[in-house]
Amino acid sequence: MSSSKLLKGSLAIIVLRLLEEQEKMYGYEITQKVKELTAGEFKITEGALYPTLHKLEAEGYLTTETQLVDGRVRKYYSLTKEGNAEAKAKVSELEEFILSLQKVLNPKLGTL
Amino acid sequence: MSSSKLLKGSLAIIVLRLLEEQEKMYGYEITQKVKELTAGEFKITEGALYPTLHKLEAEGYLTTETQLVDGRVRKYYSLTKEGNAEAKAKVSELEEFILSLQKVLNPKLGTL
DNA sequence: TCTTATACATAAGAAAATTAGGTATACTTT
DNA sequence: AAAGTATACCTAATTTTCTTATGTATAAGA
Repeated sequence: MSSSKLLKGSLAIIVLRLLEEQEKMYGYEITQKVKELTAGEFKITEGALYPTLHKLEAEGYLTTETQLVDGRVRKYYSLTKEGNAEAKAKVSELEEFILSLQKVLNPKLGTL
Repeated sequence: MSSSKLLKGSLAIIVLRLLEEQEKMYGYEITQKVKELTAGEFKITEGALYPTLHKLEAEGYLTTETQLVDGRVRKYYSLTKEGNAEAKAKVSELEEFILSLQKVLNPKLGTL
């Protein structure tokens, strides 16, 4: 992921989150969706995305289904049952993390 | 940093941010301050903190000053002029990053 | 005396990214 | 027709940043 090498484990969480919204997505589609949602601020690099997808699949959170569309291969990913649970868990973990981070970045605001 | 291995380059930014608020801080103090601000959610590990401080110093963003307090050595860090600029830059970069991230995590909210 | 807190530090390893490369098809532009 | 861009997958080397483990040392509390 681009946008100046911030976050670490957030790419996997982003993938899980997108697949919560949309039943099936393929790799390239994910890169485009993220670019669109962030108005070009996040550019998911393939070197980061594909290993992440493979890892999530190996962990049992995603299943794949290959289709041939317009002469090109597409590998669609979907959440498994465990993937669904993992998505919920990881997303709220990240949201809590962001809240804590904001407490450090803006201590004046306190618990707000 | 603990709290489930999220963020990547955020530790350096946290350090810079804290030193914007407080003129001088030493390593151990930083770990305690972060723990306090996040109600124990972030635990800065020494293995992450000290190399980060040394790197920021090597990059010219921090200067040090050693004091002996109660028979123990303390190494105080302060922002240089460049460190001050870097702090501002990195903090807003991180804030923008968080905004983008939230757009992905919660696409329904749009630009809000 | 032993444990905890304070205070610094480094080194080995793991995790996750970047960068760079590779293959291949379809569409658009020159 | 050729060349470039978009689509679509993939891996490998390297870098960055973290965790975990370890080491040194003093002060305070049980």
